[in-house]
Amino acid sequence: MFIKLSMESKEPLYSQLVNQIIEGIAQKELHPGENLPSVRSLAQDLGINLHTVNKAYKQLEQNGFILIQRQKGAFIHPDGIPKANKAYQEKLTASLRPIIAESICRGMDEVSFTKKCQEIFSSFQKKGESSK
Amino acid sequence: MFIKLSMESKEPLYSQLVNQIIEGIAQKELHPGENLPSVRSLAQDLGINLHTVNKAYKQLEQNGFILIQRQKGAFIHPDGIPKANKAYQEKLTASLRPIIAESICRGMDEVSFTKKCQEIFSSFQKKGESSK
DNA sequence: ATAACTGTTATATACATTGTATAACAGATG
DNA sequence: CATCTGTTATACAATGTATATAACAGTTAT
Repeated sequence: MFIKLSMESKEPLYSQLVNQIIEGIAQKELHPGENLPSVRSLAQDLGINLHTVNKAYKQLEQNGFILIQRQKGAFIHPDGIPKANKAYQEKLTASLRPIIAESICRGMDEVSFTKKCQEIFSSFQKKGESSK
Repeated sequence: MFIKLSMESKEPLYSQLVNQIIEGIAQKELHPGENLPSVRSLAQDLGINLHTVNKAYKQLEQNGFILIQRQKGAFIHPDGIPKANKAYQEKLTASLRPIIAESICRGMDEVSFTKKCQEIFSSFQKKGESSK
């Protein structure tokens, strides 16, 4: 598995897990329908409690990233991740606002900020994903 | 004062305070050298505890946004906010990565993401701040 | 001087979040 | 039948958030 947790980070373990799985999907290392490790095995691999993994899975399920079936385990959502809707757009704006505010305070302009975003976007396209 | 706190939000009160003051600086409603309310008066205005305000002020001071003088109170940093340095760039990348990852999962591309950022940037330029 | 105002420090308390530890349950699969 | 799923239920400890009081130490205004 490609997941690495930091015990020193201020970010909660379950949240690190959520983000790394989302990043895995964005990287296309995880594909729709693909099976995820069971809560117990992933917990053991990472050396953490199964409830912590379960909490992360629950949150991923709630947001449509994965599908959990009672006795089969968890899968990346076979139908793909729900597309950006209005509610998500608002959540996105709310999370970007304070970040952009601080950037402005520190003298960054739209250009350099946009450039940084593009760098990060690029880092998620490892494979040859040429636009058609 | 322009600060409005939400008691229902999951974001901690001190964090809401920090972000709104940063946004106030970005909006240029708060200018370098300008005096902020005392911890006690702001706490009373907002109906919260003075320690909560103090915690926000401390965090703002730590990040160079304000200056606290022992018996005079708090001011927006007279020398301006410290410009984006390498450490900040890394912090910025770390905070943008999970946001952008989710955007990609939800089918947003660089163009629409950039557009959203520009919208937010624009919302911080209320006054006639034409670039020279 | 005195009173009123600063931030600061110190306790104490209450509550929620995070994370762990165990245990048991219920359904599916081998 | 044993084993593997997720699920649920407790209990516990540590930490973070927020409040409530109180006192201290300097500054400023009266």
